[in-house]
Amino acid sequence: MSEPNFRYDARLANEIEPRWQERWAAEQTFRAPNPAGALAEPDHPRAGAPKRFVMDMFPYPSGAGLHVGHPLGYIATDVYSRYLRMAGFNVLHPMGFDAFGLPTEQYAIATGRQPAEITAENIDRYRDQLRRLGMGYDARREFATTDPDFFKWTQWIFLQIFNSYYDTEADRARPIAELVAAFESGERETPDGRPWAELSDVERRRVVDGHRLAYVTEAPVNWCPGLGTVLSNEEVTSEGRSERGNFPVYTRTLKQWMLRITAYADRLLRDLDELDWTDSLKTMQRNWIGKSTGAYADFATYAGDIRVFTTRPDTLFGATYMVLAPEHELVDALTAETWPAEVPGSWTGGHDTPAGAVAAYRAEAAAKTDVERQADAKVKTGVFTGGYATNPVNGESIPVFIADYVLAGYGTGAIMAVPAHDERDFAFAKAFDIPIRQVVAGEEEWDGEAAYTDNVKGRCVNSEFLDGLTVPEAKERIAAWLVEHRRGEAATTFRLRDWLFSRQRYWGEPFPIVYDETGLPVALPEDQLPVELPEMEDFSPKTFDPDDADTAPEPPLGRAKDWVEVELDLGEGPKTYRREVNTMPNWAGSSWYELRYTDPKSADRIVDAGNESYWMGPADGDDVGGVDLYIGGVEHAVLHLLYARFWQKVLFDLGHVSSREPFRRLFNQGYIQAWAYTDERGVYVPAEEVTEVEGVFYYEGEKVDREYGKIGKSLKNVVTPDGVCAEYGADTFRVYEMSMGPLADSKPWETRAIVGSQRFLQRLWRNIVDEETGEVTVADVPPAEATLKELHKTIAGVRDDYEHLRMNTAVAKLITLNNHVTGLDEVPREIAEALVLMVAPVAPHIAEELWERLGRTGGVAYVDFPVAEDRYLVEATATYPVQVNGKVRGRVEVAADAGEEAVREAALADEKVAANLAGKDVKKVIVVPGRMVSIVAK
RNA sequence: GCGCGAGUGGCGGAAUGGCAGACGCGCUAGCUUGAGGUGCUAGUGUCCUAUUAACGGACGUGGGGGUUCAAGUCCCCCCUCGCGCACCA
Repeated sequence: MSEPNFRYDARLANEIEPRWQERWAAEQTFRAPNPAGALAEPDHPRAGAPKRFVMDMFPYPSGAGLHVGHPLGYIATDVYSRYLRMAGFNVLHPMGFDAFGLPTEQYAIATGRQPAEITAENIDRYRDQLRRLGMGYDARREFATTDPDFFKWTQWIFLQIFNSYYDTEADRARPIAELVAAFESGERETPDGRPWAELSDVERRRVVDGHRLAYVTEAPVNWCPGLGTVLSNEEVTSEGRSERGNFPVYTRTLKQWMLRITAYADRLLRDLDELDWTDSLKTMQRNWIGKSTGAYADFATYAGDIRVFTTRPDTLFGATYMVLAPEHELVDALTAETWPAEVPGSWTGGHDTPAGAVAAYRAEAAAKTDVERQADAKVKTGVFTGGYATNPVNGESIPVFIADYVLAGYGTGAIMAVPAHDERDFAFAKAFDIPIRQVVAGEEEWDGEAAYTDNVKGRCVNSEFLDGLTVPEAKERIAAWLVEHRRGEAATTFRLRDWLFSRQRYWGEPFPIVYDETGLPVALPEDQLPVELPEMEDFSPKTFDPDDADTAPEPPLGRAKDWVEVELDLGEGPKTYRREVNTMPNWAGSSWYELRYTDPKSADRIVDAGNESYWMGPADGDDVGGVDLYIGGVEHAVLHLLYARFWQKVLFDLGHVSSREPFRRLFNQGYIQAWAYTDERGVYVPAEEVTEVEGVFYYEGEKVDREYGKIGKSLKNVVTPDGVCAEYGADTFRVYEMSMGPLADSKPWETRAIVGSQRFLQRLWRNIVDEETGEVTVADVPPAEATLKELHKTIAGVRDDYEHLRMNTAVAKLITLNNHVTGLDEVPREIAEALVLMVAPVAPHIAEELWERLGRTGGVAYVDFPVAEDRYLVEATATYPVQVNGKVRGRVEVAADAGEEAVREAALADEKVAANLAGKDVKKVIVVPGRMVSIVAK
């Protein structure tokens, strides 16, 4: 026997859904009107309405397409956006593609095709998949970071950064022309004190270039021979390997573009407080920025001053030795010719001369991988250089060591060691028999078993003029002393480094920079943007043996001779210039794309000011502004979000945007993971074909083991949204993903559970449409009081849930109401319509279809979301559970407006309660109005 | 090691300090059906009592303690898992 013709099943869903998707596209249903420009539309139903800007972290369109884990956040923002639109807001809900990048380039190399071609294909695939899921995007605002119209502005922003410097007085970026003017007028002194006019052209340019927020420098960088490119610190794992590809990474000094993000370190830290982000995310950013306050202090040696950074300048009198990083520049000069008399054996490493010991230790340290270093972290190693330094506060001569527990890249690469009050120094001093001198005392006597690191309760001792001061007082006092004696100053350091901005790749944004005969960079004028990539047959970067550190990057663009050499008139008449052959890193486009959504068609400005401030501007004086809701994965907690915040602040300083922050509110969705199965060899088998019999899993008759992990090809557990849509429909998929649990949680995909969501929609359909005839069966009758109460309770709850992104409980409430309706003899139209509207954000296709079948025209997208009426939310009577000594022993029903006394009487009079109280003394009766009664009896 | 988050039925999960387990999956029984599936109805934390059934009772939110008339929720200690950072001076 066949199914009823009009039953809501996969066949019907797949007939309905594309039809509505076509209509939404044709009518541009989800276009959001701008206040100004090409996308302005004063007659739009939401023109001038309060706005909400809701967006996802846009995807990188890979060749593999989407799996069911990807759209979780997309569906959530779509549901939220659709709800807000029905609730009266003008909602900007866009989507785009982050399309430059390594995987496409590598795939292109492997297949001998052009990256642009592959990118276009992948984007088409992604767009189709998203459309099939019923996403309500404003398609007019879609772009890819690879579009010349888009990267023109990425390059433009680079020029803004290049043409700016950081004014530390004003604490903001300013145009570089203002710096030049300051030099010209003499308001600002040149580095060597000569008048500006006496500097040569090249000298002036070097001075100015040294202040730019984008600058070229010889810097130690992370060189990855296996990838053929350099990487930013953020792209290197703590094991010292590349995040992508897991190749070894080496430190090499190379000429590279850097962006001066460190100038913004304090503001990036400070403004975190104003953001509606999770604490864990803020903590990750704070850790990354890594602010420490303390002081620099200079220790004199015969090789020159050694400057150290310390967060505990109050312990300066307790310094009993110093340590330099093995790579520190003064090590060679400081290393003595011979060991001093009576040097302990442990200090020499068994070598005859300090030079021998230092060389051996350096070789040993260099040979260690970072993993080994970490493993050895507890055992302190090092050797004595034979040199001594003078403690500035007391003139004491202390030995100088090199040890790998001091890192070259942090602070000054040198420390004063205070073993009494620093755990690491303590361990080192114990290992090398170095004196330990207490200079801070707590209330109890120090046992000397471990470093005393309390920096709040302690007071200084054995510290001459600091004695008796608290730690904070001493820090202040010593900083003043150091300044007075020209031996240092208070200082703040950051772990954050400048952003390494160049990559030796093909598939990225070219720099809008050329070099003239001096070898110095020259910015291209804006009217020459965009600088497009040359077409190249062979664009593969030169990669090397991953383990060969003695190699250097060779950017593929360097081979495009015709492109590199270019004749231009940049104001000095036609001249030949060489183009910059590096490209920008992946992160460039995603560092500002949210701005472009607000005004994607703007041709002569990055965005129109009115459009930008309407969608992203601060709500009031203190507000940092930004996107109202941004959803994406935690994996971007540091990189992308820090870079985007940095660019936003530069553009803010230069007056191009009105908000200080790009993302006012940010939410990390969890991951959808899935079961994977391995056979007895440990090889993954296709998860789809595994069957379960009484808790045991089989593949082709053989027992297999189950494990839990990320969805992906390697675990052979990919489920695609296309497949789920074909089998159940997009609405069912959306409902299922939203009802799996809280958005922030990670959860397992369970294909067999989808049917529950299907049944819900099917029952909804059946409540309105006859499955056999397709007739609408709702009745034009007033709903019963009980049904109205159920309805309005649901409305209130669902609204609240949608607003707080609790789609899972919203769906549960809708199911409950629907199940209530299922039990009615006839379904009142009023109830049916409200139900359809409330379901619309999460299951938009079926809602549109039912809405139309109910005789309504114009679609549901802009229909007012139902509003709960208070009169249905109050009950005439209230049922109070009655507890006796903490256990519910009965319940009483009283009038809702009954006074506490009446409730109390009723509770005590209840048969079961009375039975329980028999033989007991009632000590206390607590009536919680509207909640319950609690009786204490003995 | 430090920091953050989380532990609730067979499973995913729900619960402004106020009736733990909403909703869904699965499972059980029945109806529908040629069979299977779909669909529909009812039941489903554990244990005890009881047995014709009901009613009733005890226990129960990782473990232990505490605050409270009342704790999954608040406080302290411990265990486990996940994530982040990891010699940052």
